[in-house]
Amino acid sequence: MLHLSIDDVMKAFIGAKERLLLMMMLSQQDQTITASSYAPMLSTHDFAMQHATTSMLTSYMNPLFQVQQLPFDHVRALHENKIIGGVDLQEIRYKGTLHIGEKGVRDVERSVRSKSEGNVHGIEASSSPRPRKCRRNDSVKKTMMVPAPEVGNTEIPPEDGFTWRKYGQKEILGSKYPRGYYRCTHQKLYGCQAKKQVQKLDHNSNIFEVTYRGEHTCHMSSTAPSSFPLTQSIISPHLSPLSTSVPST
DNA sequence: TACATTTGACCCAG
DNA sequence: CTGGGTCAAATGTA
Repeated sequence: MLHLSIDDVMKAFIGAKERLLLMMMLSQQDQTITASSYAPMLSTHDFAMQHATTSMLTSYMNPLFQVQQLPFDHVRALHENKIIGGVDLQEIRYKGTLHIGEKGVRDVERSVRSKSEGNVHGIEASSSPRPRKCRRNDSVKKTMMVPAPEVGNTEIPPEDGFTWRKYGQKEILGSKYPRGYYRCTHQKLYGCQAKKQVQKLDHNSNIFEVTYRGEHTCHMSSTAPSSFPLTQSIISPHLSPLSTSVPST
């Protein structure tokens, strides 16, 4: 049995190797066209490649890990058409422009609140408003698709090598799942301004849309996390995390 | 006690 | 005016 299993494993890896080679060739063709291929972290395009490759490799271990298998033809389709999980990634990229004109629940809450503001139980409320903060965000923004962990808690996004502290969660109009807001745990200590937003895709709850903002300035600290993000070190070990990024849209 | 998460309120850019 | 980003008190956890 062991002998047969080893044979199966060998066949699986040989097959995977051949497919990887083919995909690398396809990828090289594409790189001449797509500048985003050089982004250090997973762009939507790279994600399709990465996810497809991972799925293909891990699919041979289905009995162990129950990983969803993607047929090779579909993998090609993913690569050429940027479709994943039946969802057009290019459409996802611009989904923020949808759902205009819907009225949120907050309006009602606000109108109720504004009527009672300044007078709480007959006593005048404090007249010292919060200091106004400039919220204009010129920091670079980078969005990527991250598959949810195949095992364990799929409600939380996979580890990226940094420690994050959640500071908010919000229902987003037209989105099925709430968006979580995280900032670097070391913000207080080292003034690290890195932030990220995590939200499940409407059409595929197994994929998180993760948006990174700002850069980690806590690398140099002796107590700050020293390891690079796992995904980063696998995908492009020569580049530092978030060292390059696309301008915010 | 210290740190993380939750969640309603606050604030602001578009 | 509105939706989304952030704040901060309350609460949870180790």
